[in-house]
Amino acid sequence: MAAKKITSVEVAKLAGVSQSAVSRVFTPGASVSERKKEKVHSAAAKLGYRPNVLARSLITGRSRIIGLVVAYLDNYFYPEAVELLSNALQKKGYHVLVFMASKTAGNIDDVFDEMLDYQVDGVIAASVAMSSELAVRCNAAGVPVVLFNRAQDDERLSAVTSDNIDGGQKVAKFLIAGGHKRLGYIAGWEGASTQRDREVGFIEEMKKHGRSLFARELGNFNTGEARKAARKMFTAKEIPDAVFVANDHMAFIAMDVIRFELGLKIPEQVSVVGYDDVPVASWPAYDLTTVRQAANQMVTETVSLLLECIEDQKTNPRQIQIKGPLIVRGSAKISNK
Amino acid sequence: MAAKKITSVEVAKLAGVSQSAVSRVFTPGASVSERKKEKVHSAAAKLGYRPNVLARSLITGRSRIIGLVVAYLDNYFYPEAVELLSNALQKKGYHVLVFMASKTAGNIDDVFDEMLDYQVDGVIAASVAMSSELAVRCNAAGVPVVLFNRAQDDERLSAVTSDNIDGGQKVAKFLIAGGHKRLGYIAGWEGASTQRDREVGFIEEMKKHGRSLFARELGNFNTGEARKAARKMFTAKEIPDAVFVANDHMAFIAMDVIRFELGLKIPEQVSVVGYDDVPVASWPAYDLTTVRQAANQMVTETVSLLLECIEDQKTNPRQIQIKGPLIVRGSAKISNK
DNA sequence: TATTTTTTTGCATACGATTGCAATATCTTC
DNA sequence: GAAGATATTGCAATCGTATGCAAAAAAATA
Repeated sequence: MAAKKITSVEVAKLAGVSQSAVSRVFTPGASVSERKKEKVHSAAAKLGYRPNVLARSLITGRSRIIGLVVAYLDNYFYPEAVELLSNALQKKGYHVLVFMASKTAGNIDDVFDEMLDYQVDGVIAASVAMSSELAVRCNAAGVPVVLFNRAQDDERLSAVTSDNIDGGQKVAKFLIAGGHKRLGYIAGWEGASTQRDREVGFIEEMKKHGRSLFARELGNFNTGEARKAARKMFTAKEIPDAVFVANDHMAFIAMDVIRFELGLKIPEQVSVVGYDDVPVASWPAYDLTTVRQAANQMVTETVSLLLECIEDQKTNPRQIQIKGPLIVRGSAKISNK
Repeated sequence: MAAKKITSVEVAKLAGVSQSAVSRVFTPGASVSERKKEKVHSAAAKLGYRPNVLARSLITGRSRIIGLVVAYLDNYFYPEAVELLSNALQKKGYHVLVFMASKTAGNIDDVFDEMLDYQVDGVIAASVAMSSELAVRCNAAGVPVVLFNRAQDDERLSAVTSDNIDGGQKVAKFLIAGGHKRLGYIAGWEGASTQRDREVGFIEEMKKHGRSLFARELGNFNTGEARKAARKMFTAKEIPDAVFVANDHMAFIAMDVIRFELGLKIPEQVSVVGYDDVPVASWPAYDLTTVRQAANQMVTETVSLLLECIEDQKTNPRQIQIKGPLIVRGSAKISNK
């Protein structure tokens, strides 16, 4: 039942070579003759031998494990990102060890310590709340980090985000061109750079057109608070005729409030624009106009940046921003008349 | 920059004790005097020492790593499950290493081999396609496996699912009680036990009431095929007045086709019932009547079963089924008149 | 063929922990 | 205070692999 573990020593014995020879056969770039290589390979195949990654990591100092810190998966941008990240790393011979950073599961220190316990080669932080502090500590410990979808002002931290300022600007431009007069904004968690930049871009672009924000509420990237924010904004005496919501998840909630609780028509009475372009945004029930975050491109950049840092420890940190298009759908009207 | 790694030897030196003493302090249940324990702890704290999990695993034979095999995350039941699983295991001192089993990323053998390379202590398979074959191979290798949301007829494999037959029956009972006359079914991938059992329960219960299936299409748990299936079913000469869709994800797609492509009213002309109760199901835009899978309960059972198997290798495999309630919402009418 | 250069090979050690065993220290008990 | 029982401690081996080094083999050169 409990299959015996095959080690390189046994393979060596069967192949009639030394243990080091076996090791070399499985180490790319080591010096072994063709003949030995074949003998070892066939012996290994016969016994079903594969090198023990953990034992190897002990001596090489690399575990080929990447710590992925995630906070909450109810934003549907993350599942997709996790899938793509894991796949991309898998192709490079790395694997993803998941660390949940929920409020319940302890604080940053615990997560950080646990990651180091596993000797992770690098860290990808997609967690809203703790990315900055975590990144600082990882840096201090010499473990490369890339922030995913989360930036810091600190130039020493690598980060991959969409170009959130640009995205915010596109939304403002689009809504103004559509003839909207009273623009509202439902904000995400204010500690997040994504939130801040989206809002900055949105407001700056409005200013260029001599406009200012008509209403603003705080949704905190959170289902319950977003619902309250939408209710407050759209039960006021005068309501916006367009609202930009800081991510799709909250935009869906806002749409539900606007249409089903308050009986307003989208887009006739209110236009709604989101950010992320998660799959649900394209479903007809929402048909949400939104700024696309190119998850696959973000993932590609994240992985290549991280691996570069791992393989060459003196790689300089970089901040990468990826522009995404505004995807125009039915939740916002295009022309006023 | 690259912080030096602290080992137990250095702690021992600082504390003025032997290296084994340090090890014992960090090994629960080992024999150490109070005085030494304190000395070691303070030395360890001063140096920031933590035991290397990988080195430990080499000698103990346990890595405290659980392999999680997932196929596709576009069914929103999985992100939630992954989050809960990871959290629950984290609490028990284990961590989750993710293995994507997408079509692109190679076949079962690759995934299986890679998992063994990392010396995983156990495996949770939530992948539709490969769970059975994978489970057989893990069993042969002596690595405990629990299938999550996926059962096999093979009694030797542990599995945790919702009680899908019961769920199917509940749906039939509910739709019949609601006065529906022409019941349709959109099936999931037929290799999946979840699909099979939901259909079996649904049809058996209908038979008890002297009814039979009015229409059936195959959606394969897949966005594109589900859309086609819905179109076909609801553009026929005579259409069902109620449809049970094998999971929520496909149910949403069916609803979109029914309402927005074909202009039919839900629930007045067609009632729709799904399975899973993912968060989106409760959103007013869908307001989907569905059978709840108690993800947290399923996760609890999965984790405790798996850990039991790991800690006591001669634990017998079990199949656990968890009943879930039918959550009645607005997508299905309750009474015919 | 003899010599030099290059490639292959095995030996032995190291990585950072755990653990059986024997030695030592501490505690009981008389 | 001595003898026996018990609790601590350190030594040394071990887990499975990688790798520097020197010896051996093969290839290249003269």
